[in-house]
Amino acid sequence: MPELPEVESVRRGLVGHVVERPIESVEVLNPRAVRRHVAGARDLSARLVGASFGVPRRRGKYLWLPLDDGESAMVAHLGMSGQFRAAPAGSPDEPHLRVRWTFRDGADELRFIDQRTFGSVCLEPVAADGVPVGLGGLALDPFEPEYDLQAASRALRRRRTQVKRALLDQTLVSGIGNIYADEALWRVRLHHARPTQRLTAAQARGVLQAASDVMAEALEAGGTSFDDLYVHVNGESGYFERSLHAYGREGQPCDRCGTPIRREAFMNRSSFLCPRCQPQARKSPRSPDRVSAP
DNA sequence: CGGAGCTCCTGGGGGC
DNA sequence: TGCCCCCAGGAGCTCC
Repeated sequence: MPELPEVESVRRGLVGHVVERPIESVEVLNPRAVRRHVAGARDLSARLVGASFGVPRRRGKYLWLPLDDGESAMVAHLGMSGQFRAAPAGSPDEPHLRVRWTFRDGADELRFIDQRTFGSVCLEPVAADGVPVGLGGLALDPFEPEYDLQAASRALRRRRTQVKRALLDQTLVSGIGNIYADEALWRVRLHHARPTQRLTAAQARGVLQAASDVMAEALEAGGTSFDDLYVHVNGESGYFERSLHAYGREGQPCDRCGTPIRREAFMNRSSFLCPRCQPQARKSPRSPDRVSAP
Protein backbone atom coordinates (compact mmCIF):
# COMPACT_ATOMS: atom_id res chain seq x y z
CA MET A 1 0.00 0.00 0.00
CA PRO A 2 1.93 2.97 -1.22
CA GLU A 3 2.32 5.78 1.27
CA LEU A 4 5.02 8.45 1.21
CA PRO A 5 8.08 6.15 1.54
CA GLU A 6 6.86 3.79 -1.16
CA VAL A 7 6.03 6.65 -3.53
CA GLU A 8 9.46 8.15 -2.89
CA SER A 9 11.05 4.79 -3.70
CA VAL A 10 9.11 4.73 -6.96
CA ARG A 11 10.17 8.31 -7.73
CA ARG A 12 13.82 7.43 -7.24
CA GLY A 13 13.41 4.36 -9.40
CA LEU A 14 11.89 6.39 -12.21
CA VAL A 15 14.82 8.82 -12.32
CA GLY A 16 17.07 6.31 -14.02
CA HIS A 17 14.42 5.13 -16.47
CA VAL A 18 12.39 7.98 -17.94
CA VAL A 19 14.33 11.23 -17.85
CA GLU A 20 15.00 12.96 -21.20
CA ARG A 21 13.77 10.13 -23.40
CA PRO A 22 11.43 11.39 -26.16
CA ILE A 23 8.12 9.54 -26.00
CA GLU A 24 7.14 7.45 -29.01
CA SER A 25 3.62 6.41 -28.00
CA VAL A 26 1.15 6.29 -25.14
CA GLU A 27 -1.35 3.44 -24.99
CA VAL A 28 -4.21 3.61 -22.49
CA LEU A 29 -5.50 0.08 -21.95
CA ASN A 30 -8.09 1.08 -19.35
CA PRO A 31 -9.66 4.54 -19.48
CA ARG A 32 -10.29 4.49 -15.74
CA ALA A 33 -6.54 4.89 -15.24
CA VAL A 34 -6.72 8.34 -16.87
CA ARG A 35 -10.11 9.43 -15.48
CA ARG A 36 -8.48 12.48 -13.83
CA HIS A 37 -7.41 13.66 -17.26
CA VAL A 38 -10.70 15.32 -18.18
CA ALA A 39 -9.81 15.81 -21.85
CA GLY A 40 -9.56 12.03 -22.23
CA ALA A 41 -7.07 9.35 -23.17
CA ARG A 42 -6.65 10.54 -26.76
CA ASP A 43 -5.70 14.03 -25.59
CA LEU A 44 -3.29 12.67 -23.00
CA SER A 45 -1.56 10.60 -25.62
CA ALA A 46 -1.44 13.37 -28.23
CA ARG A 47 0.14 15.79 -25.81
CA LEU A 48 2.78 13.35 -24.61
CA VAL A 49 4.01 11.96 -27.92
CA GLY A 50 7.27 13.70 -28.82
CA ALA A 51 7.66 15.22 -25.34
CA SER A 52 10.13 14.05 -22.70
CA PHE A 53 10.03 13.88 -18.93
CA GLY A 54 12.28 15.80 -16.55
CA VAL A 55 13.34 14.61 -13.11
CA PRO A 56 10.30 13.20 -11.26
CA ARG A 57 9.08 15.08 -8.19
CA ARG A 58 6.82 14.16 -5.31
CA ARG A 59 4.66 15.70 -2.61
CA GLY A 60 3.05 13.34 -0.13
CA LYS A 61 1.68 10.41 -2.11
CA TYR A 62 1.53 12.34 -5.40
CA LEU A 63 4.20 11.93 -8.01
CA TRP A 64 4.71 14.11 -11.05
CA LEU A 65 6.96 14.07 -14.07
CA PRO A 66 7.65 17.55 -15.47
CA LEU A 67 7.36 17.85 -19.24
CA ASP A 68 10.03 19.53 -21.32
CA ASP A 69 7.55 22.24 -22.35
CA GLY A 70 8.16 23.74 -18.90
CA GLU A 71 4.45 24.34 -18.46
CA SER A 72 2.92 21.02 -17.55
CA ALA A 73 3.54 17.75 -15.80
CA MET A 74 2.21 14.22 -15.79
CA VAL A 75 0.72 13.70 -12.35
CA ALA A 76 0.31 10.21 -10.94
CA HIS A 77 -1.27 8.77 -7.83
CA LEU A 78 -0.72 5.07 -7.14
CA GLY A 79 -3.94 4.63 -5.14
CA MET A 80 -4.01 1.26 -3.43
CA SER A 81 -2.21 -0.94 -5.88
CA GLY A 82 -0.61 1.21 -8.59
CA GLN A 83 2.90 0.42 -9.80
CA PHE A 84 5.28 1.92 -12.29
CA ARG A 85 7.49 -0.63 -13.90
CA ALA A 86 10.16 -0.50 -16.57
CA ALA A 87 9.82 -3.44 -18.94
CA PRO A 88 11.65 -4.48 -22.11
CA ALA A 89 9.76 -3.36 -25.20
CA GLY A 90 7.56 -6.18 -26.42
CA SER A 91 7.66 -8.23 -23.21
CA PRO A 92 4.28 -9.78 -22.28
CA ASP A 93 1.65 -7.47 -20.82
CA GLU A 94 1.01 -7.77 -17.10
CA PRO A 95 -2.57 -8.79 -16.19
CA HIS A 96 -3.43 -5.34 -14.86
CA LEU A 97 -1.46 -3.20 -17.26
CA ARG A 98 -3.38 0.11 -17.62
CA VAL A 99 -1.04 2.50 -19.47
CA ARG A 100 2.08 1.95 -21.56
CA TRP A 101 4.62 4.56 -22.63
CA THR A 102 7.14 3.68 -25.33
CA PHE A 103 10.22 5.74 -26.16
CA ARG A 104 11.91 6.64 -29.42
CA ASP A 105 15.17 5.07 -28.28
CA GLY A 106 13.42 1.68 -28.40
CA ALA A 107 14.67 0.76 -24.92
CA ASP A 108 12.51 -0.16 -21.91
CA GLU A 109 8.85 0.87 -21.86
CA LEU A 110 7.27 2.53 -18.87
CA ARG A 111 4.18 0.70 -17.61
CA PHE A 112 1.48 1.68 -15.15
CA ILE A 113 0.02 -1.45 -13.60
CA ASP A 114 -2.89 -1.22 -11.16
CA GLN A 115 -5.09 -4.08 -10.01
CA ARG A 116 -7.70 -2.13 -8.03
CA THR A 117 -7.67 0.90 -10.31
CA PHE A 118 -7.74 3.50 -7.56
CA GLY A 119 -4.61 5.01 -9.08
CA SER A 120 -4.59 7.49 -11.94
CA VAL A 121 -2.44 9.46 -14.33
CA CYS A 122 -3.22 12.88 -15.85
CA LEU A 123 -1.61 15.98 -17.35
CA GLU A 124 -1.81 19.29 -15.53
CA PRO A 125 -0.33 22.76 -15.86
CA VAL A 126 2.29 23.62 -13.27
CA ALA A 127 2.49 26.76 -11.13
CA ALA A 128 5.57 29.00 -10.95
CA ASP A 129 7.15 26.72 -8.34
CA GLY A 130 6.74 23.74 -10.66
CA VAL A 131 3.98 22.14 -8.58
CA PRO A 132 0.93 20.97 -10.56
CA VAL A 133 -2.04 23.28 -10.02
CA GLY A 134 -4.29 20.39 -9.03
CA LEU A 135 -2.11 19.76 -5.97
CA GLY A 136 -2.79 23.21 -4.57
CA GLY A 137 -4.76 21.96 -1.58
CA LEU A 138 -2.22 19.30 -0.71
CA ALA A 139 -0.21 20.03 2.45
CA LEU A 140 3.58 19.86 2.56
CA ASP A 141 4.97 16.50 3.57
CA PRO A 142 7.52 16.01 6.40
CA PHE A 143 10.37 15.38 3.95
CA GLU A 144 10.10 18.81 2.32
CA PRO A 145 12.55 21.50 3.47
CA GLU A 146 9.71 24.01 3.94
CA TYR A 147 7.81 21.63 6.22
CA ASP A 148 7.33 23.23 9.64
CA LEU A 149 6.66 20.80 12.49
CA GLN A 150 5.51 23.58 14.81
CA ALA A 151 3.04 24.93 12.28
CA ALA A 152 1.76 21.44 11.51
CA SER A 153 1.27 20.60 15.18
CA ARG A 154 -0.60 23.87 15.76
CA ALA A 155 -2.84 23.06 12.80
CA LEU A 156 -3.38 19.56 14.18
CA ARG A 157 -4.54 20.92 17.54
CA ARG A 158 -6.88 23.40 15.86
CA ARG A 159 -8.83 20.54 14.30
CA ARG A 160 -11.96 19.28 15.99
CA THR A 161 -11.71 15.61 15.17
CA GLN A 162 -9.90 12.45 16.21
CA VAL A 163 -6.14 12.29 15.94
CA LYS A 164 -5.98 9.50 13.34
CA ARG A 165 -8.49 11.22 11.08
CA ALA A 166 -6.28 14.29 11.22
CA LEU A 167 -3.11 12.29 10.46
CA LEU A 168 -4.78 10.85 7.37
CA ASP A 169 -5.98 14.27 6.19
CA GLN A 170 -3.68 15.17 3.29
CA THR A 171 -4.52 18.87 3.61
CA LEU A 172 -2.95 18.95 7.09
CA VAL A 173 0.23 16.93 6.49
CA SER A 174 0.59 14.86 3.36
CA GLY A 175 2.05 11.40 2.87
CA ILE A 176 0.67 9.56 5.91
CA GLY A 177 -1.59 6.58 5.24
CA ASN A 178 -3.17 3.90 7.41
CA ILE A 179 0.02 1.94 8.08
CA TYR A 180 2.26 4.79 9.19
CA ALA A 181 -0.57 6.48 11.11
CA ASP A 182 -0.97 3.33 13.23
CA GLU A 183 2.80 3.05 13.69
CA ALA A 184 3.14 6.69 14.74
CA LEU A 185 0.26 6.36 17.23
CA TRP A 186 1.82 3.20 18.69
CA ARG A 187 5.18 4.93 19.12
CA VAL A 188 3.71 7.81 21.12
CA ARG A 189 1.12 5.65 22.91
CA LEU A 190 -1.94 7.47 21.66
CA HIS A 191 -5.32 5.93 20.86
CA HIS A 192 -6.49 6.66 17.31
CA ALA A 193 -9.76 8.19 18.53
CA ARG A 194 -8.13 10.70 20.88
CA PRO A 195 -9.76 14.09 20.25
CA THR A 196 -7.27 16.48 18.66
CA GLN A 197 -8.35 19.31 20.93
CA ARG A 198 -7.23 17.27 23.92
CA LEU A 199 -3.70 16.78 22.63
CA THR A 200 -1.04 18.72 24.46
CA ALA A 201 1.36 20.68 22.28
CA ALA A 202 4.03 18.09 23.09
CA GLN A 203 1.75 15.22 22.08
CA ALA A 204 0.85 16.90 18.80
CA ARG A 205 4.50 17.52 17.97
CA GLY A 206 5.35 14.02 19.15
CA VAL A 207 2.90 12.16 16.95
CA LEU A 208 3.87 14.18 13.87
CA GLN A 209 7.56 13.63 14.60
CA ALA A 210 6.87 9.92 15.06
CA ALA A 211 5.10 9.79 11.70
CA SER A 212 8.04 11.53 10.09
CA ASP A 213 10.53 9.19 11.79
CA VAL A 214 8.72 5.99 10.89
CA MET A 215 8.38 7.07 7.26
CA ALA A 216 12.09 7.96 7.11
CA GLU A 217 12.98 4.55 8.50
CA ALA A 218 10.67 2.85 6.03
CA LEU A 219 12.24 4.71 3.14
CA GLU A 220 15.65 3.64 4.38
CA ALA A 221 14.42 0.03 4.38
CA GLY A 222 12.92 0.35 0.90
CA GLY A 223 9.22 0.78 1.65
CA THR A 224 6.52 -1.46 3.06
CA SER A 225 4.91 -4.29 1.18
CA PHE A 226 2.54 -6.98 2.39
CA ASP A 227 2.02 -8.76 -0.87
CA ASP A 228 3.07 -8.45 -4.44
CA LEU A 229 0.70 -5.58 -5.16
CA TYR A 230 3.43 -3.11 -4.44
CA VAL A 231 6.82 -3.42 -6.07
CA HIS A 232 9.48 -0.95 -7.09
CA VAL A 233 10.09 0.14 -10.65
CA ASN A 234 12.52 -2.75 -11.00
CA GLY A 235 10.09 -5.25 -9.47
CA GLU A 236 11.63 -5.51 -5.99
CA SER A 237 9.43 -5.04 -2.96
CA GLY A 238 10.27 -3.44 0.37
CA TYR A 239 11.22 -5.10 3.59
CA PHE A 240 9.92 -2.64 6.18
CA GLU A 241 6.98 -4.83 7.20
CA ARG A 242 9.42 -6.72 9.41
CA SER A 243 9.84 -3.56 11.48
CA LEU A 244 6.17 -2.78 12.09
CA HIS A 245 4.99 -2.75 15.71
CA ALA A 246 1.23 -2.35 15.29
CA TYR A 247 -0.09 -2.53 11.73
CA GLY A 248 -1.17 -6.00 10.66
CA ARG A 249 -0.13 -7.57 14.00
CA GLU A 250 -3.54 -8.49 15.43
CA GLY A 251 -3.15 -11.03 18.25
CA GLN A 252 0.64 -10.77 18.34
CA PRO A 253 2.29 -9.43 21.51
CA CYS A 254 3.03 -5.73 21.77
CA ASP A 255 6.78 -5.21 21.42
CA ARG A 256 6.74 -2.98 24.51
CA CYS A 257 4.44 -4.72 26.98
CA GLY A 258 3.43 -8.10 25.52
CA THR A 259 -0.30 -7.36 25.45
CA PRO A 260 -1.90 -8.76 22.28
CA ILE A 261 -2.30 -6.15 19.54
CA ARG A 262 -5.97 -5.48 18.82
CA ARG A 263 -7.66 -4.63 15.54
CA GLU A 264 -10.49 -2.13 15.74
CA ALA A 265 -12.79 -0.82 13.03
CA PHE A 266 -12.21 2.87 12.51
CA MET A 267 -13.30 5.05 9.61
CA ASN A 268 -14.57 1.95 7.78
CA ARG A 269 -11.12 0.40 7.86
CA SER A 270 -8.78 -1.21 10.37
CA SER A 271 -6.73 0.31 13.13
CA PHE A 272 -4.16 -1.76 14.97
CA LEU A 273 -3.16 -0.77 18.49
CA CYS A 274 -1.94 -1.99 21.84
CA PRO A 275 -4.93 -1.70 24.20
CA ARG A 276 -2.61 -1.29 27.18
CA CYS A 277 -0.11 1.22 25.77
CA GLN A 278 -2.78 3.13 23.85
CA PRO A 279 -5.86 3.22 26.06
CA GLN A 280 -9.09 4.67 24.77
CA ALA A 281 -9.71 8.11 26.20
CA ARG A 282 -12.37 7.88 28.86
CA LYS A 283 -15.58 9.71 28.20
CA SER A 284 -16.14 10.76 31.78
CA PRO A 285 -16.02 14.55 32.29
CA ARG A 286 -13.57 13.88 35.09
CA SER A 287 -11.21 12.13 32.73
CA PRO A 288 -7.62 13.29 33.21
CA ASP A 289 -7.50 13.47 29.42
CA ARG A 290 -9.68 16.50 29.49
CA VAL A 291 -8.25 19.95 29.63
CA SER A 292 -8.87 21.11 33.16
CA ALA A 293 -10.94 24.19 33.76
CA PRO A 294 -8.97 27.35 34.50
C1' DC B 1 -16.65 25.79 5.30
C1' DG B 2 -15.11 22.00 8.36
C1' DG B 3 -16.15 17.42 9.41
C1' DA B 4 -18.10 12.86 8.49
C1' DG B 5 -19.65 9.16 5.71
C1' DC B 6 -20.15 6.86 1.24
C1' DT B 7 -18.24 5.01 -2.95
C1' DC B 8 -15.17 3.50 -6.35
C1' DC B 9 -12.45 -1.35 -7.60
C1' DT B 10 -10.56 -6.28 -7.81
C1' DG B 11 -8.72 -10.67 -6.28
C1' DG B 12 -7.50 -13.41 -2.31
C1' DG B 13 -9.15 -15.93 1.40
C1' DG B 14 -12.33 -17.89 4.72
C1' DG B 15 -16.64 -20.15 5.73
C1' DC B 16 -20.07 -23.40 4.56
C1' DT C 1 -15.27 -28.43 -5.09
C1' DG C 2 -17.58 -24.28 -5.65
C1' DC C 3 -19.81 -20.24 -4.36
C1' DC C 4 -20.54 -16.20 -1.75
C1' DC C 5 -19.23 -12.66 1.11
C1' DC C 6 -15.80 -10.06 3.45
C1' DC C 7 -11.63 -7.47 3.27
C1' DA C 8 -7.84 -4.21 1.84
C1' DG C 9 -8.08 1.64 1.71
C1' DG C 10 -6.84 6.77 -0.78
C1' DA C 11 -9.38 10.35 -1.90
C1' DG C 12 -13.10 12.61 -4.38
C1' DC C 13 -17.66 13.52 -3.69
C1' DT C 14 -21.92 14.73 -1.21
C1' DC C 15 -24.38 16.06 2.66
C1' DC C 16 -25.11 18.55 6.88
